[in-house]
Amino acid sequence: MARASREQAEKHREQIVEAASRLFRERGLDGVSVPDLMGAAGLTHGGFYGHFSSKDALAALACAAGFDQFTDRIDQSMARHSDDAEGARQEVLSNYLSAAHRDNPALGCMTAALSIDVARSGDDSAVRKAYTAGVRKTIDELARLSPVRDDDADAAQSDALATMALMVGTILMARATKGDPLSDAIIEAARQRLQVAPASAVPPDEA
Amino acid sequence: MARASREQAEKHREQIVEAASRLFRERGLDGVSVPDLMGAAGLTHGGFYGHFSSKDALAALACAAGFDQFTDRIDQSMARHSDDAEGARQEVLSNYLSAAHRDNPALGCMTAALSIDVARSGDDSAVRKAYTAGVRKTIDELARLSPVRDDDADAAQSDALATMALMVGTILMARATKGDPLSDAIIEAARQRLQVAPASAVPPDEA
DNA sequence: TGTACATCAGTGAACGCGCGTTCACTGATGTAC
DNA sequence: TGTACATCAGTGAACGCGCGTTCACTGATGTAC
Repeated sequence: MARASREQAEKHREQIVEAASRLFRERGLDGVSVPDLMGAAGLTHGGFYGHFSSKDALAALACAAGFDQFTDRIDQSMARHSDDAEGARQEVLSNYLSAAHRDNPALGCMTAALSIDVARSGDDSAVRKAYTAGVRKTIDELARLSPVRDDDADAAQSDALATMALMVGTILMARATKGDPLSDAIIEAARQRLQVAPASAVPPDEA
Repeated sequence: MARASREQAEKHREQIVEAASRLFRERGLDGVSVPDLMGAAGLTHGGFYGHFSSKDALAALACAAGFDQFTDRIDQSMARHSDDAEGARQEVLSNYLSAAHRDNPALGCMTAALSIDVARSGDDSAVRKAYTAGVRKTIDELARLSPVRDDDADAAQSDALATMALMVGTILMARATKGDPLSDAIIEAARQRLQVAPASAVPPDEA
């Protein structure tokens, strides 16, 4: 394959970003090489810099894509429960605080997947900017699900921040202790704390 | 320096574990090289395998040491407030949920520093075992600070698990968004949620 | 206590390896006529 | 529509680099007499 059509090249670019979004969540920013990323679209590594200016630039695109995927899913839950804020909240939290989400980082929460990698990256790296924007967007979505009264936006935001920190910490600790009884216990404790029905009493969406 | 005395060699070993505990928290398991670790004790890299069987073996020792440091600090707080469980709880949480802790990972919580690295490490890596043991130990300490009634050990354990997940998630998100107003907001929201006095109204210990 | 020698903590060069990035090249795609 | 040629998406070898680990060696420490 010496030259692909423009349409085909654009498709390749999308495939790379898509795969990067999954692979980075699964293995971290340093756990995926440029050959890995290109290979996921059936290409060889040399063409990478025709699509992206650097690995960090792709990481930022992949990070943004992952956050979009996640907030889209929240939107879908909200649409499905248009007159029932508590039902939407239950669905979102129940999907998040689950063994399925723990066991599938590739399609899961970007914040849980990359927070440490981003914390260790440079102060003005592209991926850091994308991450911060994504967290802000996610917080705004969660605030709309917040059970605190709608007339107090600050309280809803504060509630969403603390709730998200608990969600993220739960998944991270559950992943790191996977295989030990502690792992399930952490998820169950978080569900209790957030008043989500135990186990999978709510019909599960994917992850 | 061709050969050090046994006493000196033991001191070197301790220095390496000590430094590893700090460096791994600061930069992650893959962010510190064997030359870095030996250099921290004033040595060259070649002698590493005279002290440890592998980098993973050292990571496990360093991880355990970091957890011990952390639970010791909780013990000290409890001793200082021997008749005042709520005072001890306030001190521990206030130190944890702080800008100082966010900005000093090297001396901070091992769980927050290594959870993603451990989640990505092999199922039976030495560092994973040390991590899980450390989390269990930390949970037990936190359960003793729990405000839930003492006659219900399960409730105290569940409370400690959810509280720790919130603490860990808060520090991770605050670190990843450092430099953005969100970072301080996350810490403040977690303090509110856990009913810890805002800012540093409680006299701060180090980190 | 003094001497001879074995031990072994630490050195530094070397190993094979994979990384991110560059670049000369290929040949189908896209375009000008 | 057909031909000639410029463009450029993708290839694969090569770059310099740092990694974890190994190993022959050095020479002070520790020990046996």
